[in-house]
Amino acid sequence: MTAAVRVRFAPSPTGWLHVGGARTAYFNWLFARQHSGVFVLRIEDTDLDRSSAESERGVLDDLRWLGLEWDEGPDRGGALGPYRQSERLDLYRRRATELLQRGAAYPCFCRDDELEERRAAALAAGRPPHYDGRCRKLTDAERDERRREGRPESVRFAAPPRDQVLNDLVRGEVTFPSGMVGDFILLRASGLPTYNFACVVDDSAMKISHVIRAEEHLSNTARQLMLYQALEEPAPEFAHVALILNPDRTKMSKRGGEASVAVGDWRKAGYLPEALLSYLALLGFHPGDDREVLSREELLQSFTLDRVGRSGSVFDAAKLRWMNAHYLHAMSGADLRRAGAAFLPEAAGSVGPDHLERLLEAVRTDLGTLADLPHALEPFLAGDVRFEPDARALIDSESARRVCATLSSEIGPLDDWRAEVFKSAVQSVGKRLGLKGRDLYQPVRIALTGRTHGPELPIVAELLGKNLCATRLHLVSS
RNA sequence: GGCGCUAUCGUCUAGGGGUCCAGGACAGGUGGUUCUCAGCCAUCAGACCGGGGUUCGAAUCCCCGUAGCGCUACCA
Repeated sequence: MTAAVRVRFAPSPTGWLHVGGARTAYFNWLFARQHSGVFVLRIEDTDLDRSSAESERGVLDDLRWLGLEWDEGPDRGGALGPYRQSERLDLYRRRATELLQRGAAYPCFCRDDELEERRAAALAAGRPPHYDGRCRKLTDAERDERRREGRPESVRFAAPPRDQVLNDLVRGEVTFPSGMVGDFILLRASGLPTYNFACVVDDSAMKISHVIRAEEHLSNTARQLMLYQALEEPAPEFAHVALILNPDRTKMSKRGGEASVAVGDWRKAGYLPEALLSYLALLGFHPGDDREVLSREELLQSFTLDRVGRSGSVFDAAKLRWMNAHYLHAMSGADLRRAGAAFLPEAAGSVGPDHLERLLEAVRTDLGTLADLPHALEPFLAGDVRFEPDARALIDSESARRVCATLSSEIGPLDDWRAEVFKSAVQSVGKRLGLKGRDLYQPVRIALTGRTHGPELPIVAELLGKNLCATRLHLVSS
């Protein structure tokens, strides 16, 4: 039988959740759910300077907002915790000691400035800027001497001269020639582990079966493979997903792109979590048919790692917006009211929930994001209406006055109108006034909405029936 | 510099030797929806990085270039 599937998402809390991270988390989540596996959330906070509790909260918040629940994590525990690397320091120390005793690692006493200098020299001489290994062959006496000198002491891995072959689930067989990696640090002088070491120790301690992560870690995998061997632990399967790119095709970051990299920014801008996730999933994954939008349920059906692309993808904010609008346009009034609660204008509170929901359904096709709500709703809520210049001019026109005056006088009997009835009524008004086409409809639209465009006719008819637009019409016709 | 990964319309991508004078989506153009914006519908335009092979036949396989990116940290 195949071993239990356990995957993890391992963000470092050094900022907010990146859209690339969100996609990685989503792929992991999908994979876990598909295989009835466990989705672990692990916080990689070994870089004390850059990590913060606030960032961790932010990342967790964003993940929750996206609806990517994890089964084990810092906030909910689990059998193989703790799930914060800063709380697992003993474990790293223990594993490092093991390696030290076995001769697979050695203490290193080189100082930062010395390393920097030698690295620069190596580069200048056209050699790989790897550690030169000078502390590797130190005798015990020499080590003690350096300790007496008070030099910083770190633990360095003695990289074996062996090729590493990775069978990546998305990229296929990848070979890393020996000599590509130098002896790298396992434990810093501060006692804190470095990424590659902590990652391997944790992934094996947490019994991770599949590591699904971004491609930037592909080369790191060579180091990690060595570590698994040295630690005598089985290596998990790996799947490296291509990066999300700026328009200039560099790795997506704050600099270099106009689109935001932070999930929280999209949230604040009125994007729906399901829209963001749908967009992100199809950035790199293709279902194999012509579907262009896949819900979480559909993805659960069709997602597979072998249909994840190998080349990077440029993040296209326009398409995300389209995706968001696509979801918005299909939402029920009730769902819109819930999702858009934070964006609703104050005046929406005075309308009553049922009515508000109908209004929301009426204007939903006007929405690109939830942030468009106030503007879309404005004409239907009490208060001043600001007419756009074009609208103003039309309202002031003679034909507008005539149409509106006539319609306004007929508001009473409009009670049960539906769309078709409304249309024919407007037409009959037009006929009576000798107006048609643009001359007729433009004034009507503007009268009803205060803008040069408005909601769908059906709801307008309903609203007219409720006299909701009476004031507006009156305002215009008087 | 070294190593690795990648390379189809502006963007996301389909394509895994012939069914491809390359399909879909976003963005763009045009038209329709009794006017306009949005929406919706229709429609147009738009690509196989270059060069060599292999093959009767290559976007698809191989090699070499080139380009981009990633890693090469006591960042992750």
